[in-house]
Formats: sequence, C-alpha cells, structure tokens
Amino acid sequence: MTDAPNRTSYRHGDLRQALIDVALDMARQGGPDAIVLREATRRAGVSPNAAYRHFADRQDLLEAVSASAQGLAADAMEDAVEAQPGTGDPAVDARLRVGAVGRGYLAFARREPGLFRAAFTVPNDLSEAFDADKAGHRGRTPFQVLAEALDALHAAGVLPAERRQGAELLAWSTVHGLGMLALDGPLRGLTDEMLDGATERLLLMVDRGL
Amino acid sequence: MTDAPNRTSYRHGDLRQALIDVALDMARQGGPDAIVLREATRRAGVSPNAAYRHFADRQDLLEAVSASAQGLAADAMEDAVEAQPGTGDPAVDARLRVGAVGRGYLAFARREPGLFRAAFTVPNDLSEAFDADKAGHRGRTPFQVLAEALDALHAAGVLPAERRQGAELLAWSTVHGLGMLALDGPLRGLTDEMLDGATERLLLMVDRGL
DNA sequence: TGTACATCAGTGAACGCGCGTTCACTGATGTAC
DNA sequence: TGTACATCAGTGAACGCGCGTTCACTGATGTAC
Repeated sequence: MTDAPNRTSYRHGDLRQALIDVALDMARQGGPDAIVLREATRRAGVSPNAAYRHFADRQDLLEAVSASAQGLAADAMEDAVEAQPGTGDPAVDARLRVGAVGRGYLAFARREPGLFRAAFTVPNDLSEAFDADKAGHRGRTPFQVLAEALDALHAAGVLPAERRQGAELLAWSTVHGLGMLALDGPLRGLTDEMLDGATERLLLMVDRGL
Repeated sequence: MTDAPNRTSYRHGDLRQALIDVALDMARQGGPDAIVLREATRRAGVSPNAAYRHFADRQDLLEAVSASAQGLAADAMEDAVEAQPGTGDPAVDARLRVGAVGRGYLAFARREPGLFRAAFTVPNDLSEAFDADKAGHRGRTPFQVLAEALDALHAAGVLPAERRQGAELLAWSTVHGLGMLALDGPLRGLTDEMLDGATERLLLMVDRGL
C-alpha cells in the first residue's frame, strides 16, 4: 500500500522560496517575532536542518522575509498611485501623487500589520534601500517609489531643489509614525474612521510643510 | 560561621519596585523583548515564582516597565522644554515649546532606544494615556506634555481651534516615525549629524504644517 | 547509449538551553486579645 | 506585656515546552567520458 517514496520531499524544487512563503504567512499573523525556523520547515514538509541549505541562520531567513514584505509594501504604494485620478495640472498631480504614496503606505500598514512590521523593523539600512529583492512587481522598492514621487514634485516646480534633498526622511517619518502608533502603540484603539481622518490630515500637513 | 539567616531576601521590602527596576535595565539593553521574568527575579535575589506575588504574569511586569519608561520619556520632554530659552513673544515661545517637546522626545529615543521601544511599542492605548504610573517626576505623562504644549499654541493664537483638535496625532506621528526608523528601521545607519538635521527639518515641517 | 562518479539537497538524531508557570510548602511579621 | 494566631511574601522543586543549531549520513540527480 504505502509504496510511495518514503522521501517525498527530496529535491524539493525551490525550498528556499517555499520557506520564505510560509515564513511570510507567519509574519502576517504575528510580525517578525512570529517567524519560527522549525515551524517553517514543518510547514514546508521538510526536516528542520534542511533550512540551513538555503539560509545561514534564522536571521538570514528573517531578512529574506523582510525583503519580500517590502516588495508587497511597494506594490501597495504603487497601487495607490495608480488609483489616483489625474487632474491635467502637473503641479497638482505631482502633489496628489506624493499623497497617494503615503496613503498606500498606511493602507498596507493597516491591511497587513504583521508584514508591515516585518518589512520595516528589521535590521537593514538605507544603503540597501534599492536592492532588487525588496522590489515589488513593478520592480521598485518602497524607497524608490517615494523618491520618484518627490522627484516628480520637484520636476513640476512645486518643491525647490534645496528642500527636495532629504525630503524622503520627512515624508517617510510622518506616515511611518502614524503606522507604528496605530499598530503597536498608543493609537491602537483608534477606529477606522479616526485613522482615515488622521491619515488625510497628516498628508495635508506634509503637503503644506515639505 | 555562616549563621547569617539562610533566607536573606525574605520580606524583601519592595520587591515589586525592585523587579521593575531590574527589568527596566534589561529593557534598556534590548528593548521590551529583553525583559525576562526569571532573570529579573535572579537579579533581585529572589526565587522565580516570587514575581507572581506582584505581577499576574510576564506581560503584567512588561506593562509596568512600559509605564515607567513613559515617565522617563516625559521627563526628557519636559527637560527640553525647560532648556528652551524664552523670547518674550508668547506666540514665538509657544511654537518653540512645541518644537522642544518633539526634540526632547527624539533625544530620549536616541539616548535610550531600548526604553523608548519599551515605552511606546507595548499594548496600551490612548484611553490610558493619562494614568499616573506613566507620569514623570513632574507628574505628567508624555501625552499630557504634548497636549499642554499644543494648548499653549492655541492659547497664543497660533493654532486655530479647528486645527487644535487631534493635533497630537499629527505631531506625535511625525517624531515617532523618525524615532522608529532611526532605531529599528532603514534609517539606522544615519549619523548623529544627519539625525540632528532631520530632526530640525521635521520640527520645522510640523511648525509649518500644523 | 551506457556507465561511473561527483555533487549536494535532503534526512535523522541529538545537543544544550532557558523559558514561563504551577504546586504545596514555610516561617517572619503584625495584630487582637 | 505576653501570647496565640492569621496573614501572606517568600521558597524549592518540578512541569512541559519548543527552540536554533550541529553532526554524520544518504541517495537522487546531472554530467563527463
């Protein structure tokens, strides 16, 4: 009866990606801390040590998951940009685009809080903000999506060069802070409506203040 | 020789506070995740289960530590306010005060990253933002320090009433985001000088945008 | 086309580890009489 | 002032747990001749 090969999972095919996928699911549920290497191998149908063929250690797996999550964030941001209707006025459109980027970022934070934390609270710094493994389906990383929206703002004549430089940090900090406070912090209790309101006011403030 | 009482730590005195103190030290080193209940009892010179006389479970200890850390954050914010010289112009002073609050918040984040995370990434929401156990030496919680600075901004005629409401969220999100990105996120690699610059630009943006 | 062989992705068993929490207890302290 | 007693903050031992990681290995696969 059970003459099926006793090592069904041998030569898995793409165990590395399979492990990333199940670890993404774990992060989705409970953030980066919920990524458990042994559980990932269990879900992939493989022995615990098999993971070490593909990752140096748990931290290495975690970083791969973080990169994937950043790609998903980039997708959400670009989706929001595409959903933003144009007005014909380049200056207005450029400003709306920056707002859409922030809105997409916060939408991702609220829709996928675990992945949001996995994406943006894991050791890796700006020097790697352009790595291809952090890119979404359209090939851009979250940082690039934001930077290009700010470039467009500059190109449209809205943002003078001396204020363009480093503007990423300002815009990013603002929306990131709301995301973290609403996910893990004291703003946890806010209703969806209150969060929507806070988001729009925040984006207005950035628009005025940049 | 060893006729010292064999139960030296019996009737500890204030074990609850002693446990909070050593747990604060652990959080200082590695954030809230570094708080280990057994290790705390060890450092307090007490058996592991003694902690359960004073805390329902580990989470309970963690919340007490978070409250204490919030008190320390409030102190840092008020220190920054006091360090801010007055100009004589109430409107200018009120604006400078809000800036000082943000500067103090970020100074605390950078000086005590572990405590900062313990303070603001632990489950408790705004409904408890005024609890006395989160107050600093001057009796105010971080949220109160911010709210009062915004009240003063309103009183000085700088911030109209309709924009005063909910302004806490905007100001707080902004500085909190920079703190988190610089501590745990992609801005980890920024130098002190870059962070100082980003802080001042951020505060300017809030001043303009509120 | 067939065969020998190197490669290397997987296995199976074990390791040391320290955690949070519960149990039944003990005995110093404060209090009532 | 002395004594009996209740209280309750601590002890000591044990629990079940699952983790990350390392070891020596096996055997399916691809490749060179």
